[in-house]
Amino acid sequence: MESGRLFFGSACRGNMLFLGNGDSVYRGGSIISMEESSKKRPFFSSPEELFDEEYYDEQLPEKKRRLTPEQVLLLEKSFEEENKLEPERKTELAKKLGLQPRQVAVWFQNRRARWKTKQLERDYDVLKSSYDALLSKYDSIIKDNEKLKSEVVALNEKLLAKEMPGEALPEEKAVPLIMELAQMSTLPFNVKLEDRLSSGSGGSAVVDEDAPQLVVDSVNSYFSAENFEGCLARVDRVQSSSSEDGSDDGGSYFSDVFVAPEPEHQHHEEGEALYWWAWS
DNA sequence: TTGTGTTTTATTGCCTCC
DNA sequence: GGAGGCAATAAAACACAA
Repeated sequence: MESGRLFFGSACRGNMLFLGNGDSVYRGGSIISMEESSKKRPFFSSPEELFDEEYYDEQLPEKKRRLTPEQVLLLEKSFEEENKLEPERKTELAKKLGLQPRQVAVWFQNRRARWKTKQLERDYDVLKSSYDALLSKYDSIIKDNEKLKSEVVALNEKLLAKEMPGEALPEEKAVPLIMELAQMSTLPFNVKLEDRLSSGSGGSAVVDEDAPQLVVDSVNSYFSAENFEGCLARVDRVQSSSSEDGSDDGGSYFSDVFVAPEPEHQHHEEGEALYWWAWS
């Protein structure tokens, strides 16, 4: 058991027995009469009353005594400075407040516990909002992905129906066709790819401003350079607001175009992610 | 007035550190 | 082994709705 405990008399757990002769009770370092102690101080008194030591001393409950606002204020200040209590500071505070050092120590202990609880609540709030933001971002990426997938499927169907009904399309014919269809499409792939491809890096990308467009983080999104290694073109950024020069503070449209060195073309899916390959 | 929920003060037991 | 910290808990003090 911790030494220096039982300031208020021996106690069975949760049942305090106060030192005294029956007519008096130990209170914050002094003995008062039961008669006096039976007068109760209302919790919310006027500030004058609350800070009036004399008034407070006369309104003593027989058992636990609440600290005065003055005492609490000083303790709070001290806690703000340092939430641990060195023996010296404890004694000093106790003297200043007219409390037992043990009471000061207990107050700090309980205060630390309250602080910890509040901190946990704050941490929870931060984590939760972070989680919610991530979840919403994730949902939107999933939706975009689904949209892109269905667009690819639609394009493939058109391709096959147009060129070779009932047959697979040779790759050398598929590429120009996909480009053509992409231009006709109203979905996010409606980019004039040849603008980029024919003029090299200096060419200007053209975006259909009326069409629904996607915004993809070119750095953090799935659509990163690694995933587009060997690609003919990467749709780096498409957005709903029109942009004259194809660039804004968030980056430029199609700023990264990968010219494919590979001699083939394919449409390739891996898990939830969609790859778009084109071989020349 | 009374029942109930919350806050505050304090104890107990265990653990760690020196 | 003593001192101090912490978690769990008790119980008084208090707020508040019915």
